[in-house]
This record gives sequence, C-alpha cells and structure tokens, in this order.
Amino acid sequence: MSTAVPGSVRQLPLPGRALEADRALLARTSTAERVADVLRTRIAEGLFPPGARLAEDTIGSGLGVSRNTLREAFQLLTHERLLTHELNRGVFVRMLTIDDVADLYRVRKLVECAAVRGIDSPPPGVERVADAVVEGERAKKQLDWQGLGTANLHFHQALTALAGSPRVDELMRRILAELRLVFHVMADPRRFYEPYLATNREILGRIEVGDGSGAEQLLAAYLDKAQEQLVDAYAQRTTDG
Amino acid sequence: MSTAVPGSVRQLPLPGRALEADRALLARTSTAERVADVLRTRIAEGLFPPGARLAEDTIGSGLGVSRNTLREAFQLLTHERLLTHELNRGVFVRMLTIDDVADLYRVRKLVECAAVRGIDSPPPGVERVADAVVEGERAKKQLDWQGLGTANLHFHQALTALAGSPRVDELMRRILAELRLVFHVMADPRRFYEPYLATNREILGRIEVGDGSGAEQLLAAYLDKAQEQLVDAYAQRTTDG
DNA sequence: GACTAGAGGATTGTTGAACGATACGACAAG
DNA sequence: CTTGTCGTATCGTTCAACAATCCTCTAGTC
Repeated sequence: MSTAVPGSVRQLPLPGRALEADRALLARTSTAERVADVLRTRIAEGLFPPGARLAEDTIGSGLGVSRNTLREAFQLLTHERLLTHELNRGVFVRMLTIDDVADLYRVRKLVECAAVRGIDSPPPGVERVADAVVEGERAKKQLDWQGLGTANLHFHQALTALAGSPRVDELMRRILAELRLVFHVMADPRRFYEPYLATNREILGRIEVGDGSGAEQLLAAYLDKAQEQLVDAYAQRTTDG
Repeated sequence: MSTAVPGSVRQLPLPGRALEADRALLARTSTAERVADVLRTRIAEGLFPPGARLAEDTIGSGLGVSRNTLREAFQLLTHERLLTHELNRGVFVRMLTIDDVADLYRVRKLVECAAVRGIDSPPPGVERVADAVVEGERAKKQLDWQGLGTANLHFHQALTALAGSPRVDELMRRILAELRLVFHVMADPRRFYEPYLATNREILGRIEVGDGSGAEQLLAAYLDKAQEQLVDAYAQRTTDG
C-alpha cells in the first residue's frame, strides 16, 4: 500500500478551523453504506417495487457482499423507512398505505408551511428556491417529465431549507424519499407535476417580496391538492388490483 | 429492563381491526433491538456519558452478545443520533455542540408551535397533556426533581401529539432523546424545571379553551427561555472544562 | 371435497473465528 | 522538538455453522 506522497501535499499554514469543512470530503464510507446507496437507487428506479422481498442470499451473492454486511445495509434502509423488516421473514420494500400518504402530507404541510410563514424579507437561501423553479421550467421545455418531478422535489426541499435547520432538512429528505415510493403510481407524471410549476413560481414570488403568509397559503393549497390527487390515484390502483 | 407503558391497554371486543393495535405488543424484538434498549437506557442514565467510547469487545462480552449483533444495535442508536460512528475508530456517545442545542430548539419551536397553533376547540388528546401537567405537579409535591423533568418531557410529547401524526411523534421522540444528552449538564434540575410547571398549566388552559395562538405564544416564550438557560449552562461547563 | 395437523425445506437470527486494514501510542533517529 | 518506524489494539468484513422460525406441501380425518 502506498503511504503518503511527501511532495504532493502542500502545507497550508492556516489554523485548524479552516480545514473542518474539508473533513466531510475525506470521510470514507463503509461497505454497508455503499450497498445501501445501491439499493436505494434501485428502489427509487422501481427495480424493486413496493412489496418486493429482498432475500439476503440472493442480494448478497448478487452484490458480492457477505450477509452480515448486507444486513447492516438493510438496517440503514429500514431506518429510512424504505424497507420494512419482519422478524424471521426478511425485509421488504415498503408499501405505503393511504394513511401513510395522508401522514406524509400532514408532516409536509406542518413543516413546509412553518418554514415560510415567518418570512418578512427575502431570506437567505431563496436563491436555491429560485434555482429549483428554473430547473423545473427548463425540464418542461425539454419535455423531461421525470426531470420535472425531481425539480419539484428540489423546490420543496429548498423551501424547507429556509427554516435553516439541519434536522428539519433531514426530516424532509426522509419524507420525500418515502413519497417517492408512492409517486410511482402516478401513471402520467406530466399531468401531475406540470400544473404545479406555475404555483411554484408564484410561491417563489411571494417569498422574494417577503410575503411569508401569502406563500404559506399557496403552499397549503398546493399540498392539499397534491395529496388529494395522489390519494385518488392510489385508491384507484388498489381497487383495480 | 421492563419497558412499562403507562398508557392503559384497554381490550376492545371488536373483531379484526381492533386487534391490530395489539400487534405491537406481541411483536417480538430482535436481540439487536433489545441490546439497543439497554444501551439507550444506560446512556440516558448517564452511565455512558457523552464522549465515552463504546468498544465492541468490552460491551459485547459484557452483554453476552456477538460483535455482529452488537454492531447492529450500535447502528440503531447511531441513527437515533445517540451515538456517533467514526470509521475504524469505533462508536462514541454523542457530544452535542451548542449549535446542536440551538437546532434542537429550532425544531421544537417549529413543531410544537405548529401543533398547537391551529387549535380552535379542545382537541382530542388534550387529556394526555393534562395528565402530564398533573404528573409534574405530583412530582413537585414529592420533591422528585428527576420525575419533574420526565413529566416535562411527557408534557411536550403530548403537545406534539396534538398534531395527530405518527411521524411527528417519532420526530419528537428523537429530538427529546437527543436533548436528554444535554440535560445532564443542568446541575440543578429543580431550578431548571420547576418554573415551567406553572407555564405548562397555563398552556394547558389555553388549549382547553381552544385558544391555539395563545398557547403558541406561551410555548414560544418557554422554548426561548429554556434554550437560553441551557446554552448558558453548556457554555459555562465547556469553559470550566 | 374441505379442513386440520404435521413433516420437510428454505430462510432468517445469531454466534464464533479469522484476516486484512486502520488508528494510536511508544520509541528511536535526525 | 520533529519526523519516521514499529507494534498493539481495535475495527471492517467475510465466512461457516447451527438454531429458530416460517412457508409449503402432503397426508390424514371428518
């Protein structure tokens, strides 16, 4: 194994604190985390649909990791609520109930509205909201409906980021990750996402002029409508069988 | 190790659906979860103070479980933010920074205030809030300051439960569990908790008459004050060092 | 024929051991 | 005092094994 290369590393005479931001960069990840990354992607892609069982043996040999490591990865995803773990039966891709969808939107409404309510002047971080709106409009122009969907997620993530709380950010990441499990049921992402583009820009406008409660009202209306659409589609799909 | 659930377990003679609530009771737990329970308790007790290292070998042989199982338990607690995991170095009891404390109170303010704001009539679940107030008053009478502290936690948990969202409930559980890591620095729990008893009753009163925004204001003031006290104590302790 | 009981196979739960990789402390050399 | 080297303790990961549990399929009973 090669040790440190003496000549290539330049010494910066800056005091400690300046380097702390770089620590995240050299933080390596364990095998379990990388496995979890892979599985997370596959689930989001729909390769493992909700309800699918992930057998330790199959996945483990498929990915070339031991059962123990794989179990650690499973645990990570279970805590993200992407998988459910049934004792002695194995892990399954989470299947959201209608109650779950309702609760997810309950949380979104609580968090997102609270994040914008107090605004009375253009807050720091508003640029990221604007970026997400532009991202969505660009995706629409390119008829990239999947891209439109992710742009919408970015928009709402940027909204909650206005609260300025790492923990709220993480909560929102998890909420949206859960919701992605259910977005698959939307047969026509265009019809689902496209109407919200205008709303998003409108909300952005309110925020930019410091009208927090105006933004909140629009947001609440949006969330109610989206939830309704989703619940409808969900109910229909389950009755269709 | 008995995790007594004070909530009354009432038997409903209804078919099928009524039994679903009981599933949690007979859900067996894996060894890893039970180990996590034990460690969680020990951490809350202060046996493992913040910063302490939990060596796999020591703890594992101490508890009589294998390293693999113990690692699963560690992961559970790491995801609850009670432990931090440093690659190739091990797991440590989390040490909260002042920024962490600030963020925890930011989240509390966001969530708790949102949970009571919308109230315009006595909401379902208000009894549990009342129970927590009574619990605190009883603890005070018995000069049980530790009990007063947990009663206070119950009060705020009951408040957030008014939102009626399982995910918000869980968020709050995690937030308060993290805060417990820092409550240890309060040298005098009596002086810290006692003044809040009156405030709690006052907040309960507002809720009982359906005055949500009144409750919200009191709550916000309480949280600001508590945070300030905690940050002061924390800063002092770290400078004393 | 429908239902219950039980045997057998498959999968998970948990353990123990092993080996490489990494971090930390000690010690010697400059 | 700093730097390089080394040894030890610990972690990361894998493997193999066995016990516990679940699922399915068969066989028997009514």
